[in-house]
Amino acid sequence: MKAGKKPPPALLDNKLLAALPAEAQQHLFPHMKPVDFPLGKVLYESGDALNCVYFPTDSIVSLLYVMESGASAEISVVGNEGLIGISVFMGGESTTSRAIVQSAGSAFSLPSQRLRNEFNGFSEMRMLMLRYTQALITQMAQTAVCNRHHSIDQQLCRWLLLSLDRLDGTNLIMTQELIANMLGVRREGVTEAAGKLQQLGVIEYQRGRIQVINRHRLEELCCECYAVVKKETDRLQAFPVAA
Amino acid sequence: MKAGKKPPPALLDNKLLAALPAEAQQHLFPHMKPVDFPLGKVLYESGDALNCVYFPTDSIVSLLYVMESGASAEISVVGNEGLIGISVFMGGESTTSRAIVQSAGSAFSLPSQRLRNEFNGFSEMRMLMLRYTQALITQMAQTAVCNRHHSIDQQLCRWLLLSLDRLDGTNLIMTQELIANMLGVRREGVTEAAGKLQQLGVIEYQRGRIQVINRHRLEELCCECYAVVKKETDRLQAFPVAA
DNA sequence: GACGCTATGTGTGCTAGCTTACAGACAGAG
DNA sequence: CTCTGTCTGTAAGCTAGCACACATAGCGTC
Repeated sequence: MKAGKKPPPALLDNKLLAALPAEAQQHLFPHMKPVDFPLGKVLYESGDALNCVYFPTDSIVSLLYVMESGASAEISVVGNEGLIGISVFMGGESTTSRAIVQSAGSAFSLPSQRLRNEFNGFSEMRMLMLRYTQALITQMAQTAVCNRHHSIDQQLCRWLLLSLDRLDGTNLIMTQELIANMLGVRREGVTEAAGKLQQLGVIEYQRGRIQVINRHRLEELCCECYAVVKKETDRLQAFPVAA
Repeated sequence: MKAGKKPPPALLDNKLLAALPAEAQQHLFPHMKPVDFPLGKVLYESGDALNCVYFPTDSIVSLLYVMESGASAEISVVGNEGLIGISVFMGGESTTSRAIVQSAGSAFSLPSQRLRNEFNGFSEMRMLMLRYTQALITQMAQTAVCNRHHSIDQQLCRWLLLSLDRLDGTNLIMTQELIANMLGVRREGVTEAAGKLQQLGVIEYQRGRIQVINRHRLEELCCECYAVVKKETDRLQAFPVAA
C-alpha cells in the first residue's frame, strides 16, 4: 500500500514556516531539526514546561484534556498549518492539556528560546504566530459548541474533515477506539456513526484505516462547526503579513 | 436592597489595568472612558471589527457563540480580571463570537489603536495581555471538556463560581432563562438543578436574584473544571511582569 | 386590589448516548 | 495454518436531558 519511499519532509511544508518573512526564516531555519512522530507519542503532558516547539509537516497532533477519571476530550487539532507549543510565546510556559500524535508523520523542532527571541524582536513574526493562535482559539470555541449541541454522527464528520485538511491523501490511519478518545465518547458510538457513513458510501474502512470516498457528502452531513472554523482559519491566514 | 450609592468605578478595579507597568498606565489611562453596561447589552457581534476594547470593573461579559438555529453556548466569561476584544491585538480584528453583558455594571473603554500601539511597542504590556489570553484559552478548553462530560448540575455550579469570582458580593442578578442560554441547555434543566441546590441550602433565589449561601459546598458539588481554570488563571496572573 | 407580565415549577413522553456484555473477524506471529 | 491479540459489530437496559404543554407565583402598574 505504501507508494515507495516518501520524499523527505521540507521546512516549507509547514504553512506557518512558509509564511514567515525571509529574515525570520534565515534566523530560525538553521536551528530547526527534523523529528519523527509515531502514532500515540505524547509530546507534552499537562503542566510540562516546553523546551522546544514543533512545526508539523505531515503529522497531526491533538491537544487533549485528560480528566481525573481518565476520560478525555480533544480541545483542538494541529497540523501543517500551525505549531505545537503556543504557551512558549503566550507566556505561560505550560498548558493544562496533553499533546498527543494523532497521525504519524514528521515535524520540525525549534528550541523555545529561539522562538521567543524572534517573537519578541520581530513584529511580523509575532503577528503570524498570534493570528495562528486566534485560529486555534476559534477551533477550541467551536469544539465547545459542538460538544454541547451536536450528535456523534455530526462530530465524527467534523473530526474527519479537520483531519483530512491536514493530510495529503484521503486515507486516515486511525482506529475507532482512538477517535472515540478524541471525541470523548464511547467506542461503540463511533462504530455506529462510522457504520452509517459507510452505508451511505461516504467512507470505507477496515481495521484502523479509513478512506474518505465522498468528501462533499461528508461536508453536507457535518454540522456548521467545521465550516465556521475553516472559514475563520482561512481568513486569518489570508491577512497580509505586513499589516 | 441597594446599599445607598455605589462608589464610582476606578480604573484600578480592573486587575489587568492595575498590573500594567506605570509607564503603560500613563500612556493609556488618559484615553480611557468609563462606560455603563446594562444587562443584555451586546458589545459586539460575530464578525464585527472592534473600534475599542473594554476593561470591566464590576460588570461581567459572556462570550457566546450563536448557532444558525439560534441556540447558543457560552465560550468563556470575562470580568475585572481581563478585557473584551483580544482580537484587536491577536490580529484577527474580529471573532466568531458575540459579547453580551451577563451582569450589569461598569467598564472602561479604550480605542483599539491605542491598545495596539502599546501592545506592539512595549513587551511588558504585551506579556500581560498574552498571559491573560492564555488564561482565556484555558477557560475555553475547559468549557469544551465540561460540555462533553458533566451534568447540568455540575455545570451550574461551575457557572455560579465563575460569576461569583468576578463580583463583590454573593448576589447574582440573573434569571434561570439567561443561565440556560449561557450554558446552552433548556430553562427547565436549570430550574431543576437550581432547585436541588436550594434544597441543599447552598443557594437561595427569588425571581431573578440568586444568593449564594454556602460557597464551600458549591465548590464540592462542582466538577473539577472550575478548579482547573481557577488554578491556571491564578498561576498566569502571578508571574512577575518583568520576566 | 385586579390585571398582566415575567419567572419559576411540574409533568408526560421521547431519544441519544451511556454501561455492560459478548460475538465475530481480520492480521500478524510463530 | 493455527493462535492470539486487536479491532469491529450488536444487543438489552438505563438515564440525562430533550421537546412540548401547562400550572403557579412574584411583582409592578394602573
